[in-house]
Formats: sequence, structure tokens, C-alpha cells
Amino acid sequence: MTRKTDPAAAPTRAITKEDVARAAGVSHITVSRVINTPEKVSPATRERVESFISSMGYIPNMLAGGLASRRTRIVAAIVPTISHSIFAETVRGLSEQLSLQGYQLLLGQTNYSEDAETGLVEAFIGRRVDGLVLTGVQHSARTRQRLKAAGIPVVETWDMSPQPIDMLVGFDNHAAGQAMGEYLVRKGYRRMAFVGGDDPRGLARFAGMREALLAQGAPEPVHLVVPVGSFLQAGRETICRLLALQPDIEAAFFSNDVMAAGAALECARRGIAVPKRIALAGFANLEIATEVLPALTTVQISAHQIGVTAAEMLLTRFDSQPVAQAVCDLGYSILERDSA
Amino acid sequence: MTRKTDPAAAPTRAITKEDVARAAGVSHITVSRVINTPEKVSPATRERVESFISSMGYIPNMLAGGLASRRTRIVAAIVPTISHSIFAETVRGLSEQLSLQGYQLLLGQTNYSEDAETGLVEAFIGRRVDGLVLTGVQHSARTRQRLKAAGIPVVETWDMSPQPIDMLVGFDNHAAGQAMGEYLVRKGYRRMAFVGGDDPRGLARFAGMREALLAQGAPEPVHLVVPVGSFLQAGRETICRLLALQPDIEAAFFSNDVMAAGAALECARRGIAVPKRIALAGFANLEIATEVLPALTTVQISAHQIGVTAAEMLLTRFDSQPVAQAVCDLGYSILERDSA
DNA sequence: ATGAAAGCGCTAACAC
DNA sequence: GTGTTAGCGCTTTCAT
Repeated sequence: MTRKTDPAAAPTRAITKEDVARAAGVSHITVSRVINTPEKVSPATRERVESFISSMGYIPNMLAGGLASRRTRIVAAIVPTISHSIFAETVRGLSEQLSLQGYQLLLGQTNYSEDAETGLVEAFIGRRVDGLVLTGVQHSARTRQRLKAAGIPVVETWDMSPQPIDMLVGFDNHAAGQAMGEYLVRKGYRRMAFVGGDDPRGLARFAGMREALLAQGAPEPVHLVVPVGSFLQAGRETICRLLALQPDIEAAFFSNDVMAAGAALECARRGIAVPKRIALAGFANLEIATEVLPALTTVQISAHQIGVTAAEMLLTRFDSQPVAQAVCDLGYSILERDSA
Repeated sequence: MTRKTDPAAAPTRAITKEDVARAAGVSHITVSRVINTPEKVSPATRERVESFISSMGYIPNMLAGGLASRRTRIVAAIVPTISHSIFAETVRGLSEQLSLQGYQLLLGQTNYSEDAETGLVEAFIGRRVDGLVLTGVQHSARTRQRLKAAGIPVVETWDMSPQPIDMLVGFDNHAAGQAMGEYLVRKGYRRMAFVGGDDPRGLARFAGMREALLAQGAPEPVHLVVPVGSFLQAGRETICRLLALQPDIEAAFFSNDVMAAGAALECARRGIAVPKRIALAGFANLEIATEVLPALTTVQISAHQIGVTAAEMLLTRFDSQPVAQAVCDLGYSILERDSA
């Protein structure tokens, strides 16, 4: 079954500037001016053309416009997955900020695969996007080379890097992990575990935490690797596994708040005292961190702001203006609550 | 500060089919064939051209291709907000399914504003997207008219409608609310409340529930309207408000699981017995519904499948094939757990 | 199997 | 203030 109503829709060619121009008795370039630079058209003809535009339902073909002007007003964003609320927040900030200036967002998901990222980057370059937002700072050689050749503005996000491709906004995952490690040692915990995925940012957080513990004379932390994108249930299962594996464990640092919340829920269920029997810490300061009992000590970061800042950087660049800080470190802070 | 490295990037014109053709000693149309219909080119020239394509790093300009062929291989999706995990799931399904066939996704957020939707629809038509996915079945007259005039495939989602614009995939929110109402009455609850946003789907769920209660002789339910996109904290606050407002209340049906979970958390904290003192029900069957105590009775729906099905419908249509069911009701089911 | 010509709908120069 | 000309880089159609 095809479209029910509207039998004449298919063959009808879309209305063009030429059509509007003819109707209004002007040339197509005047229609173009009415749309793009109305101040360069006399008020009389402008109103006249505008009325035809709206009565004829003319919608400019931005494909043709982009081809001619070499500006598409499209930005592409590549995230591991949109299902993870932290990336969804970044995308929301990006999209909202861009749409304020009439830019649209093309979205790609890699599922944490570098090859998928490489493919998406090429596809987006083929679309001639005006700018590109990448998650993380680790990319294939091919990606870097394509990006360099295309010469479009790029913003890497969600981490810091000594050698950004172009612009960068995020925070230092290694330093954040280190800060939490130091905090936990300061609170008197020594035998600890880290629970996280094996994505670059999770690994950096672990490395930072480990460094802090060893520097403070605490023993080597246990590293439990879970699938990236693990949530409540994974947190519950992991805390059980951990307590069985190493009964003398004193604290667990989770790579995201949802897992930590799952662990807290399980502890509550099984009467395991938090933080007395085991302390729990999370990452990201999601809403759930404040709502479970006990409220989670966590690392505060700014997922939404990453998107907003990335958009601002790109828009500035599109405007041919210099970006004041091509590298923006949004930082992090340890939020002390009741769980650790 | 502009790009640090790569001083020669900006002025370099992108490589075109013409460039590759010249290098390979063929005409640009042959390059086009190698890319689009390789079987129509002799193996010898094909390999030759392919090697130049990769050595020169040629990436076809899909803007020009789209303009000439009138097919962009882009689909646009419009959701209220990507931050809400149910819509993120739909977008994930859509994006994953589309990318399998080389289609890209343009994303727009309305923030629950119909005007914003109208603007986005026009912008996306201007981009000449091959298809459009809308959230909900309530749209401005202007949106419907523009869509009809553009003649592109459209999929409405997340609800049922007597008059779909074109294709439709979702479930009946009114019926789902009704089913939960009947379930709660059957369980013996009579004085009830509904807590939800004032978006069309939330209102439909309430209307369905109300109808069920009145039909079964239960009293008019209280309707607490909260901002759309309310989460854990709103659930906690609402349950307090409700118990103060109407102490004899027996059950509360929340328009999403996150709010219901917030309510459950608050009840646990204050020692309010669930479901004895007050029964709680949610909507969507998110992970959190199974993880709070008591586990939440909820309405199961298929957010991810909505996206997958919408993509399948569009891809079928792009392939000039008839879509077997232009209206796909994915249904819902009541999941009985411990909270109601 | 390969190529030439025409045109997709627009904007960027440059006229007047 | 308005129009003319010449592409943007590709696909389509028709020829060879």
C-alpha cells in the first residue's frame, strides 16, 4: 500500500526560485536576495516576493545552495551511542545551540568501534558538513588524515589530549580518576577496586586512580572490566562478584553513576552497610546519584556544557572569527556525599 | 587562534571525479560508474580507477550527487528531546538500521513545541531528506500541508492515529492507560491518581485510565500535571504532595518509570509501605523499574523497535516497494510486579 | 564498455 | 536595487 491520499504528489516537481521569480515578475536572483540578504532589496519588491514565497509554499533547496556556496550549515556529531545519557546530554546541548543559528545536526553512532568512526567521518566529509564533533581523542590514522585533508573545523570532546586535531572541549579523565583515588585514600580506604568499561576514557580513569593509590602507598587496585554501557544490573552483579572475589575490599569506584547506583541498591537489599562495609563512588553526577541511599559520592562533570561549548566553537569558526581557546578544559570536581 | 598545523589546508579545492578521471585517463562518468555501478565497467579499468580513488583520497560530493539524482540518502528524525531515554532508544534503533543501508540521520528536537516541529519540518524538507520520522500524531496544519506537498515518505511514531499522514508505528497510548486502569481496579484499588506531563501521549494515557476507572465504578482519578521530562526528583516530590493532598489515595500511575522509581525511593526512605499504603505503577519498562524495591508494575512498550520499524518502512519505500503494513501497532502489555 | 551533452537549483561575481 | 553569466560536482539520457 502506498500513500493513501494525494495521488498527484509524486510527479509534481518542487517549486524553485525560478518559479517564484516568474510569478513575481522579477529574476530568480532577486528571490535569492529576499531570502538571504533582504536589506539589499527594495521594500516594495521584497514584500511582493515574500507574499509569493509564502503563497506558493516555496522552500529553498539547500542542497543546491550548499553546492553553490560551499556551506551546508550542517554539523555532524559522532558518539559511541546515543543511549548513554551522558552522550545524549552532549548531543542535546550541541543540537540546541546549533539550531539557534539555523544549523542542523547529523548524528552518527560508533558503538565504540574505531572502524565505524572512520567510516562515519568519511561519510560526513562526503556530505560536506561545515564542522564535525568527535567523541574522545583517540582516532584512526586514516580519520586524522581525512580530516586534515578536508580542512573542516573539528572539535574533539570528552577528554584532553596533547595533540588535538583542531579544537577540543572536555576534561581530563586521567586526572579525574586520580582525584577520586586521592580522595578515597584520604578518607582512609586502602584496598580498592575500579569497575568500568575498556573504552579509552574508562581506562584513563582507572589509570589515574591506580596512580594515586600507588603514590599514596595503597595496594594495587583490582580492575574489573565490564562491557561498556553497563548499567544498574551490571552494578548489582559486580558488587556481589567483588565481595566474593576479595572479601577484604574497602571501596569501589565505578566508571559511571548508574552502575554505582545499581551497587548501592544491591547493598541496600542485602543489608550491606555503605560506606561502612564497602564504600561506593560513581562518575558523572547523574540525577540517580543523589537519589539512591546513601547518596553517591561522585565526580561532577558537564556533559551538556561540552555540547554547548563545542557548538559555540564551531559557530565562531564558521563566522571566520578566531576561537579564543581552541582547547577548553571544563574540569571536574569531587562531590562528597554519603557513600564514600 | 586558527588551526595550528597544516597551513595549506584551507585554499585546497576538494578532489572531484574530474580529477580522478584525468589521472586515470578516463572520463568522469566512468569514475561515477566505478563507484555506483561497478558491474558496468570492465574489470581492468575498474581496478585502475579504484586505485586512483584510494591513492588520491577521493570522497564523492554527495551534495552534488543528491542534487542531480534527487536522492540524498538522508532521513530526518524529530523528537521532543534526545535526553529522554525512550526517545534516545528510538533514535538509536533508527540510526543503526538506516546506517546499514548507507543512510544518514538528521536529528531535530522540538522541546515539545509544535511550532518548533513545524520549523524543523520545513528545514528538513529544504534539505531534501528522503524521509521523515515524526514523534506523535498531532501536528500543525502547516506541517501536514508541507509534508503533503513535498510528497516524501513520513513515519509518525509513538502513538496510533485514525488519520496518519502516511505511515505509522507505535502503540495506542489511550488503550495502554485504559489497560493499566483496568488492572489497578482489578487489583482492588479505587481512589487513584495519574501523574504525567501535558504532552499528547501523557494526556492520552490519563484519558484512558480515567475511562477505565469510571467504567468500573471507581471515583474520578486525581490528575497531577508535572512538567514533561520530569524524573526521579519530581517523582519523590509528587508522591509527598499527593499523600498530603489526598491522604486516602490508594494508587498512583506515573507516566514514566523514572518518576515512579523516584516515588518508590521516597516511599522506602520514609517507610511508606508499597503497595500496602500506596500502590505505584510506571510506564515504559525501563531498567530502573526492575531495580527499585519493590519492583515496579509497569506498561511494557518497545521504544527501540519503533525506531527499527520506522527505518524498515522507509527503506522499503525508498526501494520503491509497497510497505505491507503502513500502520504498525507494536502493542503494549501490563507487567505485573510488586508495586501494584 | 565508454563518452558527450544537458541540467539538477542555487550563489558568486560582475555588470548596469 | 536589480539582472546576467558562469559555475558548484554530480547523474541522467542518449550516443557510439
